[in-house]
Amino acid sequence: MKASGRSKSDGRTEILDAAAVAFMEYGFAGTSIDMVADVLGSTKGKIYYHFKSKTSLFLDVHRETMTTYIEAVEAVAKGPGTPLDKLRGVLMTLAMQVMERLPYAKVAVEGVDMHMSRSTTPEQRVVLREIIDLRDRGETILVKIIEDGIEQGLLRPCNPRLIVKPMLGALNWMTVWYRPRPQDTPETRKALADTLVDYLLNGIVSPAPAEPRVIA
Amino acid sequence: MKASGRSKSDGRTEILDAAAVAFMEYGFAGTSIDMVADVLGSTKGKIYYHFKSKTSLFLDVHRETMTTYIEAVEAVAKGPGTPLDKLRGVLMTLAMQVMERLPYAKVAVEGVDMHMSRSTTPEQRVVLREIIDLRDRGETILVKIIEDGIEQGLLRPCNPRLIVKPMLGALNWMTVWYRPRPQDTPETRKALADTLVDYLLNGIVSPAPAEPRVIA
DNA sequence: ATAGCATGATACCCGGGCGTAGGTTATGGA
DNA sequence: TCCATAACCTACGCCCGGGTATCATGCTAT
Repeated sequence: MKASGRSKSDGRTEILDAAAVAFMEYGFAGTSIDMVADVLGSTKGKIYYHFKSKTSLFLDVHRETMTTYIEAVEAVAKGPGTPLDKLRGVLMTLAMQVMERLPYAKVAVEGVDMHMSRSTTPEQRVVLREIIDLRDRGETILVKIIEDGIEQGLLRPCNPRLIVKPMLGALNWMTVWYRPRPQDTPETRKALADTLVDYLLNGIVSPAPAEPRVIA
Repeated sequence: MKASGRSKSDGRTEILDAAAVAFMEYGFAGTSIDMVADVLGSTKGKIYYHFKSKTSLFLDVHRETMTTYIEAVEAVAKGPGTPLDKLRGVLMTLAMQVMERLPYAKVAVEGVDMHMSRSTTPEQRVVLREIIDLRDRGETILVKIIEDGIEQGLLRPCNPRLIVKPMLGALNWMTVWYRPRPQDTPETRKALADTLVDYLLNGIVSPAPAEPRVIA
Protein backbone atom coordinates (compact mmCIF):
# COMPACT_ATOMS: atom_id res chain seq x y z
CA MET A 1 0.00 0.00 0.00
CA LYS A 2 1.19 3.42 -0.80
CA ALA A 3 2.12 5.97 1.80
CA SER A 4 -0.16 8.17 -0.28
CA GLY A 5 -0.04 10.95 2.28
CA ARG A 6 0.97 14.07 0.41
CA SER A 7 4.58 14.38 1.41
CA LYS A 8 6.02 17.57 0.07
CA SER A 9 8.00 15.68 -2.52
CA ASP A 10 4.81 14.14 -3.75
CA GLY A 11 4.95 13.85 -7.51
CA ARG A 12 1.71 15.71 -7.91
CA THR A 13 2.78 18.56 -5.69
CA GLU A 14 6.10 18.83 -7.47
CA ILE A 15 4.23 19.24 -10.71
CA LEU A 16 1.96 21.89 -9.26
CA ASP A 17 4.98 23.83 -8.05
CA ALA A 18 6.71 23.61 -11.40
CA ALA A 19 3.54 24.56 -13.21
CA ALA A 20 3.03 27.58 -11.00
CA VAL A 21 6.55 28.77 -11.78
CA ALA A 22 6.12 28.25 -15.50
CA PHE A 23 2.67 29.83 -15.67
CA MET A 24 3.93 32.74 -13.65
CA GLU A 25 6.59 33.49 -16.22
CA TYR A 26 4.73 33.05 -19.46
CA GLY A 27 1.07 32.90 -18.59
CA PHE A 28 -1.32 30.08 -19.36
CA ALA A 29 -1.46 30.34 -23.13
CA GLY A 30 2.23 31.15 -23.39
CA THR A 31 3.35 28.13 -21.42
CA SER A 32 3.76 24.72 -23.01
CA ILE A 33 3.57 21.49 -21.11
CA ASP A 34 7.14 20.85 -22.18
CA MET A 35 8.20 24.03 -20.42
CA VAL A 36 6.56 22.82 -17.24
CA ALA A 37 8.35 19.52 -17.68
CA ASP A 38 11.63 21.37 -18.11
CA VAL A 39 11.13 23.29 -14.90
CA LEU A 40 10.26 20.00 -13.30
CA GLY A 41 13.33 18.33 -14.76
CA SER A 42 11.15 15.64 -16.22
CA THR A 43 9.02 14.95 -19.27
CA LYS A 44 5.49 15.41 -20.46
CA GLY A 45 4.74 11.82 -19.58
CA LYS A 46 4.87 12.47 -15.90
CA ILE A 47 2.56 15.42 -16.15
CA TYR A 48 -0.05 13.73 -18.30
CA TYR A 49 0.05 10.78 -15.97
CA HIS A 50 -1.07 12.97 -13.09
CA PHE A 51 -3.22 15.53 -14.88
CA LYS A 52 -5.80 15.18 -17.56
CA SER A 53 -4.94 18.29 -19.51
CA LYS A 54 -3.13 21.58 -19.45
CA THR A 55 -6.29 23.40 -18.46
CA SER A 56 -6.93 21.00 -15.63
CA LEU A 57 -3.38 21.48 -14.39
CA PHE A 58 -3.82 25.22 -14.40
CA LEU A 59 -7.14 24.98 -12.60
CA ASP A 60 -5.64 22.77 -9.93
CA VAL A 61 -2.87 25.27 -9.29
CA HIS A 62 -5.48 27.95 -9.07
CA ARG A 63 -7.70 26.00 -6.73
CA GLU A 64 -4.76 25.08 -4.52
CA THR A 65 -4.00 28.78 -4.19
CA MET A 66 -7.54 29.79 -3.38
CA THR A 67 -7.94 27.02 -0.85
CA THR A 68 -4.84 28.15 1.00
CA TYR A 69 -6.08 31.73 0.93
CA ILE A 70 -9.53 30.99 2.23
CA GLU A 71 -8.23 28.85 5.05
CA ALA A 72 -5.87 31.57 6.20
CA VAL A 73 -8.54 34.23 5.88
CA GLU A 74 -11.13 32.25 7.78
CA ALA A 75 -8.70 31.51 10.56
CA VAL A 76 -8.14 35.22 11.08
CA ALA A 77 -11.80 36.08 10.71
CA LYS A 78 -12.80 33.59 13.36
CA GLY A 79 -10.07 34.69 15.71
CA PRO A 80 -10.29 37.32 18.42
CA GLY A 81 -10.08 41.07 18.05
CA THR A 82 -12.08 44.01 16.78
CA PRO A 83 -13.20 44.15 13.16
CA LEU A 84 -10.33 46.52 12.60
CA ASP A 85 -7.88 43.99 13.98
CA LYS A 86 -9.37 41.34 11.80
CA LEU A 87 -9.32 43.51 8.73
CA ARG A 88 -5.68 44.24 9.28
CA GLY A 89 -5.02 40.59 9.99
CA VAL A 90 -6.68 39.41 6.80
CA LEU A 91 -4.86 41.92 4.63
CA MET A 92 -1.54 41.09 6.27
CA THR A 93 -2.13 37.40 5.76
CA LEU A 94 -2.89 37.87 2.10
CA ALA A 95 0.10 40.13 1.56
CA MET A 96 2.39 37.59 3.16
CA GLN A 97 0.89 34.79 1.10
CA VAL A 98 1.49 36.70 -2.09
CA MET A 99 5.14 37.24 -1.27
CA GLU A 100 5.83 33.78 0.05
CA ARG A 101 4.07 31.91 -2.72
CA LEU A 102 4.47 34.30 -5.57
CA PRO A 103 4.06 31.84 -8.44
CA TYR A 104 0.79 30.56 -7.05
CA ALA A 105 -0.39 34.09 -6.40
CA LYS A 106 0.30 35.04 -9.96
CA VAL A 107 -1.58 32.08 -11.33
CA ALA A 108 -4.54 33.08 -9.20
CA VAL A 109 -4.39 36.58 -10.59
CA GLU A 110 -4.29 35.39 -14.17
CA GLY A 111 -6.99 32.89 -13.47
CA VAL A 112 -9.43 35.50 -12.25
CA ASP A 113 -10.24 37.01 -15.58
CA MET A 114 -9.21 34.22 -17.85
CA HIS A 115 -11.70 33.20 -20.45
CA MET A 116 -11.64 29.47 -20.69
CA SER A 117 -15.11 29.11 -22.08
CA ARG A 118 -13.64 27.19 -24.94
CA SER A 119 -11.56 24.16 -24.21
CA THR A 120 -13.16 23.58 -20.87
CA THR A 121 -14.95 20.33 -20.29
CA PRO A 122 -18.09 20.29 -18.14
CA GLU A 123 -16.00 18.63 -15.47
CA GLN A 124 -13.56 21.53 -15.48
CA ARG A 125 -16.44 23.93 -15.22
CA VAL A 126 -17.21 22.38 -11.89
CA VAL A 127 -13.70 23.11 -10.68
CA LEU A 128 -13.95 26.61 -12.07
CA ARG A 129 -17.19 27.09 -10.17
CA GLU A 130 -15.49 25.87 -6.99
CA ILE A 131 -12.71 28.36 -7.43
CA ILE A 132 -15.04 31.24 -8.04
CA ASP A 133 -17.06 30.26 -4.99
CA LEU A 134 -13.92 30.24 -2.87
CA ARG A 135 -13.06 33.69 -4.08
CA ASP A 136 -16.54 34.98 -3.41
CA ARG A 137 -16.49 33.47 0.03
CA GLY A 138 -13.26 35.25 0.85
CA GLU A 139 -14.55 38.53 -0.45
CA THR A 140 -17.76 38.17 1.49
CA ILE A 141 -15.85 37.55 4.71
CA LEU A 142 -13.96 40.76 4.14
CA VAL A 143 -17.15 42.63 3.40
CA LYS A 144 -18.71 41.32 6.58
CA ILE A 145 -15.74 42.43 8.65
CA ILE A 146 -15.89 45.89 7.15
CA GLU A 147 -19.62 46.15 7.78
CA ASP A 148 -19.03 45.24 11.41
CA GLY A 149 -16.27 47.78 11.62
CA ILE A 150 -18.51 50.51 10.27
CA GLU A 151 -21.28 49.57 12.69
CA GLN A 152 -18.88 49.88 15.58
CA GLY A 153 -17.60 53.20 14.35
CA LEU A 154 -14.14 51.86 13.73
CA LEU A 155 -14.32 52.36 10.00
CA ARG A 156 -15.69 55.22 8.04
CA PRO A 157 -19.03 54.60 6.34
CA CYS A 158 -18.68 53.34 2.80
CA ASN A 159 -19.83 50.72 0.38
CA PRO A 160 -17.88 47.65 1.51
CA ARG A 161 -18.50 45.70 -1.68
CA LEU A 162 -16.87 48.49 -3.60
CA ILE A 163 -14.04 49.29 -1.24
CA VAL A 164 -12.95 45.70 -1.17
CA LYS A 165 -11.97 45.93 -4.82
CA PRO A 166 -9.10 48.40 -4.54
CA MET A 167 -7.99 46.75 -1.32
CA LEU A 168 -7.54 43.34 -2.82
CA GLY A 169 -6.41 44.92 -6.05
CA ALA A 170 -3.54 46.66 -4.35
CA LEU A 171 -2.46 43.37 -2.80
CA ASN A 172 -2.83 41.37 -5.98
CA TRP A 173 -0.87 44.02 -7.78
CA MET A 174 2.13 42.98 -5.72
CA THR A 175 2.46 40.07 -8.10
CA VAL A 176 3.38 42.59 -10.73
CA TRP A 177 6.12 44.50 -8.98
CA TYR A 178 7.29 42.44 -6.03
CA ARG A 179 10.27 40.22 -6.65
CA PRO A 180 11.95 38.33 -3.83
CA ARG A 181 15.43 39.54 -3.04
CA PRO A 182 18.15 37.29 -1.73
CA GLN A 183 18.34 39.32 1.44
CA ASP A 184 14.62 39.01 2.02
CA THR A 185 13.61 37.47 5.32
CA PRO A 186 10.23 36.92 6.93
CA GLU A 187 10.91 40.14 8.85
CA THR A 188 11.59 42.30 5.81
CA ARG A 189 8.52 40.88 4.14
CA LYS A 190 6.45 41.64 7.20
CA ALA A 191 7.75 45.20 7.24
CA LEU A 192 6.74 45.61 3.61
CA ALA A 193 3.32 44.13 4.23
CA ASP A 194 2.88 46.43 7.22
CA THR A 195 3.62 49.48 5.13
CA LEU A 196 1.15 48.48 2.46
CA VAL A 197 -1.62 47.49 4.83
CA ASP A 198 -1.12 50.65 6.84
CA TYR A 199 -1.63 52.60 3.69
CA LEU A 200 -4.70 50.64 2.70
CA LEU A 201 -6.25 51.28 6.10
CA ASN A 202 -5.20 54.85 6.73
CA GLY A 203 -4.80 56.35 3.31
CA ILE A 204 -2.19 58.97 2.72
CA VAL A 205 -3.83 62.30 3.48
CA SER A 206 -2.64 63.99 6.63
CA PRO A 207 -5.19 63.84 9.42
CA ALA A 208 -6.29 67.45 9.73
CA PRO A 209 -3.90 69.77 11.52
CA ALA A 210 -3.48 67.21 14.24
CA GLU A 211 -0.41 65.06 14.59
CA PRO A 212 -0.24 61.76 12.76
CA ARG A 213 -2.77 59.41 14.20
CA VAL A 214 -1.77 55.96 15.26
CA ILE A 215 -4.13 53.10 14.96
CA ALA A 216 -4.22 50.30 17.38
CA MET B 1 -1.92 63.33 -52.48
CA LYS B 2 -3.18 61.46 -49.53
CA ALA B 3 -5.10 63.08 -46.73
CA SER B 4 -2.79 61.08 -44.52
CA GLY B 5 -3.96 62.88 -41.42
CA ARG B 6 -5.02 60.25 -38.93
CA SER B 7 -8.73 60.43 -39.28
CA LYS B 8 -10.40 58.21 -36.72
CA SER B 9 -11.33 55.76 -39.40
CA ASP B 10 -7.71 55.45 -40.31
CA GLY B 11 -6.98 51.86 -41.22
CA ARG B 12 -4.17 51.67 -38.75
CA THR B 13 -6.23 53.02 -35.89
CA GLU B 14 -9.06 50.66 -36.69
CA ILE B 15 -6.64 47.80 -36.38
CA LEU B 16 -5.32 49.08 -33.08
CA ASP B 17 -8.85 49.28 -31.72
CA ALA B 18 -9.72 45.79 -32.88
CA ALA B 19 -6.46 44.42 -31.53
CA ALA B 20 -7.07 46.01 -28.14
CA VAL B 21 -10.46 44.37 -27.95
CA ALA B 22 -9.14 40.97 -28.95
CA PHE B 23 -6.11 41.12 -26.68
CA MET B 24 -8.30 42.20 -23.82
CA GLU B 25 -10.41 39.09 -24.15
CA TYR B 26 -7.84 36.41 -24.69
CA GLY B 27 -4.50 37.95 -23.85
CA PHE B 28 -1.50 38.25 -26.12
CA ALA B 29 -0.58 34.60 -26.44
CA GLY B 30 -4.20 33.52 -26.58
CA THR B 31 -5.12 35.82 -29.43
CA SER B 32 -4.51 34.93 -33.04
CA ILE B 33 -4.14 37.47 -35.78
CA ASP B 34 -7.16 35.92 -37.40
CA MET B 35 -9.19 36.75 -34.32
CA VAL B 36 -8.12 40.37 -34.57
CA ALA B 37 -9.06 40.30 -38.22
CA ASP B 38 -12.47 38.90 -37.30
CA VAL B 39 -13.09 41.69 -34.82
CA LEU B 40 -11.97 44.06 -37.50
CA GLY B 41 -14.24 42.47 -40.07
CA SER B 42 -11.31 41.98 -42.36
CA THR B 43 -8.49 39.56 -43.00
CA LYS B 44 -4.93 38.98 -41.88
CA GLY B 45 -3.68 40.66 -45.00
CA LYS B 46 -4.73 44.08 -43.86
CA ILE B 47 -3.06 43.67 -40.51
CA TYR B 48 0.21 42.41 -41.87
CA TYR B 49 0.24 45.22 -44.34
CA HIS B 50 0.22 47.76 -41.53
CA PHE B 51 2.16 45.90 -38.87
CA LYS B 52 5.27 43.85 -39.02
CA SER B 53 4.24 41.19 -36.59
CA LYS B 54 1.85 40.25 -33.85
CA THR B 55 4.31 41.39 -31.22
CA SER B 56 4.76 44.73 -32.92
CA LEU B 57 1.00 45.18 -33.07
CA PHE B 58 0.70 44.48 -29.37
CA LEU B 59 3.51 46.84 -28.55
CA ASP B 60 1.92 49.60 -30.58
CA VAL B 61 -1.35 49.22 -28.72
CA HIS B 62 0.59 49.33 -25.49
CA ARG B 63 2.57 52.38 -26.49
CA GLU B 64 -0.55 54.16 -27.64
CA THR B 65 -2.06 53.59 -24.22
CA MET B 66 0.97 54.79 -22.30
CA THR B 67 1.30 57.87 -24.44
CA THR B 68 -2.27 58.84 -23.75
CA TYR B 69 -1.76 58.24 -20.05
CA ILE B 70 1.39 60.28 -19.75
CA GLU B 71 -0.07 63.20 -21.62
CA ALA B 72 -3.09 63.29 -19.35
CA VAL B 73 -0.96 62.93 -16.24
CA GLU B 74 1.47 65.62 -17.24
CA ALA B 75 -1.36 68.01 -18.01
CA VAL B 76 -2.68 67.63 -14.50
CA ALA B 77 0.75 67.76 -12.91
CA LYS B 78 1.59 71.01 -14.64
CA GLY B 79 -1.75 72.54 -13.77
CA PRO B 80 -2.63 74.62 -10.74
CA GLY B 81 -3.45 73.42 -7.26
CA THR B 82 -1.81 71.96 -4.20
CA PRO B 83 0.04 68.67 -4.40
CA LEU B 84 -3.04 67.10 -2.87
CA ASP B 85 -5.20 68.52 -5.63
CA LYS B 86 -2.79 67.26 -8.22
CA LEU B 87 -2.57 63.83 -6.67
CA ARG B 88 -6.32 63.55 -6.69
CA GLY B 89 -6.44 64.87 -10.22
CA VAL B 90 -3.92 62.37 -11.52
CA LEU B 91 -5.64 59.43 -9.90
CA MET B 92 -9.02 60.58 -11.16
CA THR B 93 -7.65 60.97 -14.65
CA LEU B 94 -6.21 57.49 -14.66
CA ALA B 95 -9.37 55.94 -13.26
CA MET B 96 -11.43 57.61 -15.95
CA GLN B 97 -9.02 56.50 -18.65
CA VAL B 98 -9.25 52.91 -17.49
CA MET B 99 -13.03 52.93 -17.65
CA GLU B 100 -13.33 54.81 -20.90
CA ARG B 101 -10.69 52.86 -22.76
CA LEU B 102 -10.89 49.53 -21.06
CA PRO B 103 -9.41 47.39 -23.84
CA TYR B 104 -6.35 49.60 -24.09
CA ALA B 105 -6.02 49.67 -20.33
CA LYS B 106 -6.07 45.92 -20.16
CA VAL B 107 -3.42 45.58 -22.81
CA ALA B 108 -1.24 47.95 -20.83
CA VAL B 109 -1.73 45.86 -17.72
CA GLU B 110 -0.81 42.66 -19.48
CA GLY B 111 2.09 44.34 -21.16
CA VAL B 112 3.65 45.42 -17.90
CA ASP B 113 4.86 42.06 -16.80
CA MET B 114 4.93 40.30 -20.11
CA HIS B 115 8.09 38.48 -20.89
CA MET B 116 8.80 38.93 -24.52
CA SER B 117 12.50 38.28 -24.33
CA ARG B 118 12.04 35.65 -26.96
CA SER B 119 10.51 36.66 -30.24
CA THR B 120 11.42 40.29 -29.84
CA THR B 121 13.60 41.84 -32.45
CA PRO B 122 16.14 44.46 -31.43
CA GLU B 123 13.86 46.99 -33.07
CA GLN B 124 10.98 45.95 -30.86
CA ARG B 125 13.23 46.24 -27.86
CA VAL B 126 13.52 49.91 -28.63
CA VAL B 127 9.75 50.27 -28.54
CA LEU B 128 9.64 48.28 -25.34
CA ARG B 129 12.23 50.59 -23.84
CA GLU B 130 10.12 53.59 -24.88
CA ILE B 131 7.08 52.14 -23.19
CA ILE B 132 8.93 51.38 -19.98
CA ASP B 133 10.34 54.89 -19.97
CA LEU B 134 6.86 56.34 -20.35
CA ARG B 135 5.66 54.30 -17.41
CA ASP B 136 8.63 55.31 -15.30
CA ARG B 137 8.08 58.92 -16.19
CA GLY B 138 4.49 58.74 -15.06
CA GLU B 139 5.40 57.04 -11.83
CA THR B 140 8.11 59.58 -11.13
CA ILE B 141 5.69 62.43 -11.61
CA LEU B 142 3.39 60.87 -9.05
CA VAL B 143 6.27 60.34 -6.64
CA LYS B 144 7.30 63.95 -7.02
CA ILE B 145 3.80 65.17 -6.26
CA ILE B 146 3.64 63.02 -3.16
CA GLU B 147 7.01 64.26 -1.97
CA ASP B 148 5.82 67.83 -2.36
CA GLY B 149 2.66 66.98 -0.50
CA ILE B 150 4.61 65.53 2.40
CA GLU B 151 6.88 68.53 2.51
CA GLN B 152 3.90 70.82 2.76
CA GLY B 153 2.34 68.68 5.46
CA LEU B 154 -0.60 67.78 3.28
CA LEU B 155 0.30 64.13 3.16
CA ARG B 156 1.52 61.87 5.89
CA PRO B 157 5.22 60.96 5.76
CA CYS B 158 5.89 57.77 3.88
CA ASN B 159 8.02 56.21 1.20
CA PRO B 160 6.46 57.60 -1.98
CA ARG B 161 8.15 55.07 -4.25
CA LEU B 162 6.49 52.34 -2.29
CA ILE B 163 3.08 53.91 -1.76
CA VAL B 164 2.70 54.54 -5.44
CA LYS B 165 2.54 50.80 -6.05
CA PRO B 166 -0.73 50.03 -4.28
CA MET B 167 -2.22 53.28 -5.56
CA LEU B 168 -1.67 52.46 -9.19
CA GLY B 169 -2.32 48.83 -8.48
CA ALA B 170 -5.78 49.56 -7.16
CA LEU B 171 -6.55 51.56 -10.30
CA ASN B 172 -5.11 48.99 -12.68
CA TRP B 173 -7.08 46.32 -10.89
CA MET B 174 -10.21 48.00 -12.20
CA THR B 175 -9.47 46.28 -15.49
CA VAL B 176 -10.23 43.03 -13.70
CA TRP B 177 -13.60 43.82 -12.20
CA TYR B 178 -14.99 46.88 -13.96
CA ARG B 179 -17.30 46.20 -16.85
CA PRO B 180 -19.16 49.00 -18.59
CA ARG B 181 -22.89 48.85 -18.03
CA PRO B 182 -25.40 50.09 -20.57
CA GLN B 183 -26.66 52.68 -18.11
CA ASP B 184 -23.15 53.98 -17.49
CA THR B 185 -22.63 57.65 -18.17
CA PRO B 186 -19.66 59.93 -17.68
CA GLU B 187 -21.34 60.96 -14.41
CA THR B 188 -21.70 57.47 -13.01
CA ARG B 189 -18.14 56.74 -13.98
CA LYS B 190 -16.98 59.87 -12.27
CA ALA B 191 -18.87 58.93 -9.14
CA LEU B 192 -17.18 55.55 -9.12
CA ALA B 193 -13.79 57.07 -9.68
CA ASP B 194 -14.45 59.52 -6.87
CA THR B 195 -15.26 56.75 -4.45
CA LEU B 196 -12.12 54.85 -5.30
CA VAL B 197 -9.82 57.83 -5.24
CA ASP B 198 -11.31 59.02 -1.98
CA TYR B 199 -10.49 55.67 -0.51
CA LEU B 200 -6.95 55.70 -1.89
CA LEU B 201 -6.36 59.11 -0.36
CA ASN B 202 -8.17 58.76 2.93
CA GLY B 203 -8.06 55.08 3.70
CA ILE B 204 -10.90 53.48 5.52
CA VAL B 205 -10.14 53.82 9.20
CA SER B 206 -12.49 56.17 10.96
CA PRO B 207 -10.83 59.57 11.48
CA ALA B 208 -12.52 60.04 14.84
CA PRO B 209 -10.20 58.69 17.51
CA ALA B 210 -13.19 56.70 18.54
CA GLU B 211 -12.87 54.42 21.47
CA PRO B 212 -13.94 51.06 20.21
CA ARG B 213 -17.35 51.07 21.79
CA VAL B 214 -19.01 47.86 22.65
CA ILE B 215 -22.17 47.09 20.86
CA ALA B 216 -25.12 48.02 23.00
C1' DA C 1 11.29 -14.40 -8.09
C1' DT C 2 7.50 -13.07 -10.58
C1' DA C 3 2.97 -11.14 -11.41
C1' DG C 4 0.90 -6.92 -11.42
C1' DC C 5 0.38 -2.24 -10.84
C1' DA C 6 2.27 2.42 -10.22
C1' DT C 7 5.16 5.59 -12.46
C1' DG C 8 7.44 7.70 -15.94
C1' DA C 9 9.93 8.14 -20.68
C1' DT C 10 9.71 8.29 -26.04
C1' DA C 11 7.69 8.66 -30.39
C1' DC C 12 4.19 10.18 -32.89
C1' DC C 13 -0.25 12.46 -34.78
C1' DC C 14 -2.52 16.44 -36.02
C1' DG C 15 -4.59 20.83 -35.64
C1' DG C 16 -3.73 25.70 -35.25
C1' DG C 17 -1.38 29.81 -35.93
C1' DC C 18 2.46 33.05 -37.58
C1' DG C 19 4.28 34.87 -41.26
C1' DT C 20 4.90 35.14 -46.47
C1' DA C 21 4.36 35.05 -51.50
C1' DG C 22 1.94 36.45 -54.86
C1' DG C 23 -2.49 37.85 -56.80
C1' DT C 24 -6.17 41.56 -57.08
C1' DT C 25 -8.49 45.91 -56.74
C1' DA C 26 -8.44 50.99 -55.78
C1' DT C 27 -6.09 55.54 -56.45
C1' DG C 28 -3.56 59.00 -58.51
C1' DG C 29 -0.38 61.09 -61.65
C1' DA C 30 1.44 61.88 -66.60
C1' DT D 1 -5.25 55.89 -71.32
C1' DC D 2 -1.59 53.66 -69.00
C1' DC D 3 1.42 52.69 -65.46
C1' DA D 4 2.94 52.85 -60.51
C1' DT D 5 2.01 52.42 -56.08
C1' DA D 6 -0.90 51.71 -52.21
C1' DA D 7 -4.06 48.80 -49.94
C1' DC D 8 -5.88 44.57 -49.25
C1' DC D 9 -7.04 39.44 -49.99
C1' DT D 10 -5.93 34.29 -50.62
C1' DA D 11 -3.44 30.22 -50.17
C1' DC D 12 0.14 27.97 -48.34
C1' DG D 13 4.65 26.47 -45.68
C1' DC D 14 6.18 25.26 -41.65
C1' DC D 15 6.80 24.84 -36.93
C1' DC D 16 5.04 24.45 -32.44
C1' DG D 17 2.44 22.41 -29.00
C1' DG D 18 -1.46 19.52 -26.90
C1' DG D 19 -2.62 15.11 -26.36
C1' DT D 20 -2.07 9.83 -27.09
C1' DA D 21 -0.16 5.35 -27.64
C1' DT D 22 3.37 2.61 -26.51
C1' DC D 23 7.40 1.16 -24.23
C1' DA D 24 10.54 0.85 -20.05
C1' DT D 25 11.36 0.53 -15.10
C1' DG D 26 10.60 0.23 -10.93
C1' DC D 27 8.01 -1.34 -6.30
C1' DT D 28 5.06 -4.51 -3.54
C1' DA D 29 2.91 -8.61 -2.18
C1' DT D 30 2.67 -13.40 -2.12
